[in-house]
Amino acid sequence: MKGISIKDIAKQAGVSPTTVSFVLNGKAKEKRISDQVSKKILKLAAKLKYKPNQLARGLRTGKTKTIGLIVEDIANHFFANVAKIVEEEADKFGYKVLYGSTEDNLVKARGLLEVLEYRQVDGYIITPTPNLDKEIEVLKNSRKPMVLMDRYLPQIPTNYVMVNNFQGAYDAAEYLLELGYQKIALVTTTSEQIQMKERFNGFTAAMKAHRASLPRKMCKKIPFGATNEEAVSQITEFIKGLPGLDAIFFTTNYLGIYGIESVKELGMKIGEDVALISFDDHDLFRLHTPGITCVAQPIHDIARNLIQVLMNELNQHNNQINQVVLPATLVKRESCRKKAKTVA
Amino acid sequence: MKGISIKDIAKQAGVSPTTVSFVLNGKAKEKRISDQVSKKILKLAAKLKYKPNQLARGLRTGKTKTIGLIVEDIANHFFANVAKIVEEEADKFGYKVLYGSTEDNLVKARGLLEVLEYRQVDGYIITPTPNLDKEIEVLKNSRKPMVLMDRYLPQIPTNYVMVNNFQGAYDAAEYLLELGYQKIALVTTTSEQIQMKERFNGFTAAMKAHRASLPRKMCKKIPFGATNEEAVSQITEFIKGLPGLDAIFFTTNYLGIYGIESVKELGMKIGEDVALISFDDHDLFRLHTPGITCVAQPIHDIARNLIQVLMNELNQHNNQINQVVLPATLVKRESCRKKAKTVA
DNA sequence: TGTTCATGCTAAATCGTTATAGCTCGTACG
DNA sequence: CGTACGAGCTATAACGATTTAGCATGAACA
Repeated sequence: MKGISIKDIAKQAGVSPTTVSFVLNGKAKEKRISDQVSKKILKLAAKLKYKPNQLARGLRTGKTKTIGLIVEDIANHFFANVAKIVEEEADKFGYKVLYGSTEDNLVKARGLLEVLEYRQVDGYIITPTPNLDKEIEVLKNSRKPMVLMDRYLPQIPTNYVMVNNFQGAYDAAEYLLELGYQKIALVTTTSEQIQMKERFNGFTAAMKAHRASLPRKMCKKIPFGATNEEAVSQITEFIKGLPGLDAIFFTTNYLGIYGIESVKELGMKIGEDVALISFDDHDLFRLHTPGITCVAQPIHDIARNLIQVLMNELNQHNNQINQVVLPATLVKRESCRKKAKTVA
Repeated sequence: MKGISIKDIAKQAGVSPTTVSFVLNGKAKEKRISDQVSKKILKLAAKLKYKPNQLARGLRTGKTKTIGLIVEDIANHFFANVAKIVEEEADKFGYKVLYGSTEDNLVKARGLLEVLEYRQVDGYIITPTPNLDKEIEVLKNSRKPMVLMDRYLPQIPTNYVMVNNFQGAYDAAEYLLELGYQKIALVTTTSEQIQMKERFNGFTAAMKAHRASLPRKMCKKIPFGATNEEAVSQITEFIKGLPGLDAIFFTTNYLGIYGIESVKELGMKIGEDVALISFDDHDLFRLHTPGITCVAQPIHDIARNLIQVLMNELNQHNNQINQVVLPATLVKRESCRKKAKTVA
C-alpha cells in the first residue's frame, strides 16, 4: 500500500520526475516549464492526492520541518497552554512539534536534547533546567535555531521569550500596598532559577520603593523537591508564626495552591482574614471562591512570539539575537480587597 | 557541519558500509562478521558518536518510529496528563510523539490526520471527534496501527482504551443512594458521544436497580457549544425549578465546575444544602472547600495501556482487536455526606 | 550555411540507510 | 587435481525526493 510518488505522476503525465518536482515546488516559471505541462502535472497531483514523502525530502534537503519543544511539564497549566498555541502556530508554517517534559531535571533534559538531535529537528524551543548551560552553549555554537522560554541563562546570550517577572511581581506588591495591606509575606522556592529571583526582586523592590518593609522572617523558601504535604505543612507553620499577617504573595502558582490549602487548614478566610496573590494564573484561581488574584502570563503572546522568533532564525540566518520580554497582567479577584485601615 | 555517517565509519575501519550497517544493527553473528571487525566498528561508532540518520533509515524501512497523538485539548487536565505518560512510555520503546488538539472539531481532526499521514507516523492514538467514523474506517482498512481513547465508535470495531463509564456512573448513583439522598438530579450535555451516553445509562441503571426514580424533569442537558455564562445560567434555572433537590450528578468535570458556580450563585451550601458529584477529577475538585466527590479516571493506566496496545499492533500484525476498559474509582470528598433521613 | 541563443525539458547524482545477491578466499573431500 | 562448501565480507540497488548540469530543438542573425 505505497503512496503516490513523483514518479507515478511523471509516468502518467509523460514527463520526467524532474519536471514534476519543479512544477510542484513552484519553480515552473523559473525552470521554464510550459503552462500546458504545468497544469497537467498540477491536475494529476491533485487527482492522485500526491503527498510528498517528508523523509525523502528531508534526507535530500536536510530539513525535517519539525521543531522540538522542551517544557518543564506538559501536564502543567502554563506549559500545556503554551504547547497548544505553539502547535497551532507552528502548523501555520508547515511545522510539526515534537515535545517532551524535563520535570526540571538535568538528565531528562539532556536525554530530550539528544533524542531531538537524533530526530533532526530544525529548531528548538527550550525551557532550560538548572545547569543546562553547557548543552545550550553547544547548540548555540552549532548555530541551531533555538529560543528559550520561561527563563534564560544569564551567562549565555540567546534568543528568549519571557514574561517580565520583575514587573509582574512589582505590580503585585504595589497593588497590595495600595489596598492597604501592611503585614505582607512572600513565599517562594529555594530554586535559584532566574525567573524566581526576578519575581522576588521585583516584589522587594516595590516594597522598598513604598517604604514598606519585608524583613527576612516574612519570607519563606520552600525546598524545590518538597512533596505536597511537606510544602503545605511548611507554609502552615510559616503562617502560624506570623500573627497579624494580612497578605501573602506566592511566586508561582503551585505554591499559591499550597497556600490556599494551608490557609484553609488554619481556618482563616481568604480575602477576609488574609489576602492571597500569586504569580501565574490557574483554573483553580479563577474558579475558586473567592477567586484568587494573580499575576498572569500572556500565554498566547508568549507562544506566538516563540514561533515568530524561531521562524525568523529558521528562514534567515542572521545572527541577531531576539530577546522578547512581555508584560504580565494583574488579574484582580476577590482574594485581595480594600482593607480598612487598622491601627498597628 | 554534517553528521557522522556509516560511510565515515566504514572508511576509518577499512570495511564496507554494508558491514558497518550489519554490525550496528546487531546482525554481526547472523551475517558472519568476525568478532574482530565487529568490535572495531562498535568502538569507532562510539568514539565518533555515530547517530543513524532517522530520515534515511525511515526512507529505506518505511518506519519513522513516531506515533501521532490526537487529543481533544492538550491544555485540558485529563489529556495533558495522558499525553505526558504517553510520551514517557513511548520513549521507552524508542518512539517519539507528534500531537495535536481537535477541540472536538471534525475539520481540525481531519487536518491532523492528514498531517500525521503526511509525516508517516507509524501508529495513531486518537480521541475521535463526532462524525470521524469515515476517517477511522479508512485508517482501519489500511491496517494502520491505531488505538482510540476516551471514546469509541460503536459502529466500527477497533482497538480502544477507555474508562468504564457505565460502572463509574453506576457507582456514583449507588453512593448517593447509600448516603440517603432521595431527590437526585443529573446534568449532562447534548453531545451524542458514547462516553456521555454510557455515563447517563450507568447512572439511571443504578437508580432503577434501587427502585429510585429519575424522572425526565430531573435531567438537564446543556447544549454542547454553550458558553460559560449560558451553561451556568441554565444550570441555575434548572436547580431553581427543583425544590427539595438534594444531590446532583454531573457527567463531566467542566459541567461540575459550572455546577459549583450555579449552586453558589443560588446561595446554597455544597455538601449541606445539596450534594455534588461529578465524573472526572480536576485540581479544582480536590482543592475546593468542600472537596468535590468525583468519579476519577485512572490516567496512568490509560496511558500505559494505550502504548501497550499500540506497540502490540506495531510489532505483530495480528488482527486481533484489543479493547481495554479500565475501572473508574470513586473519590470521596466532602461534597456528599451521610444524610439524615427526612420525611418527604 | 553556420553560429548563437532562448526555450523546454531530462539524465543522473545525491542524501544515508538497508537488504539482496554474490564475490573471494581457504580448506576439505573424493 | 578439481570442486564443493562455508566463512567473511562487499557491490549495488533500492527508498523518494531535489538539484546540477546539460541536451535537443527551432528561431534569429550574419
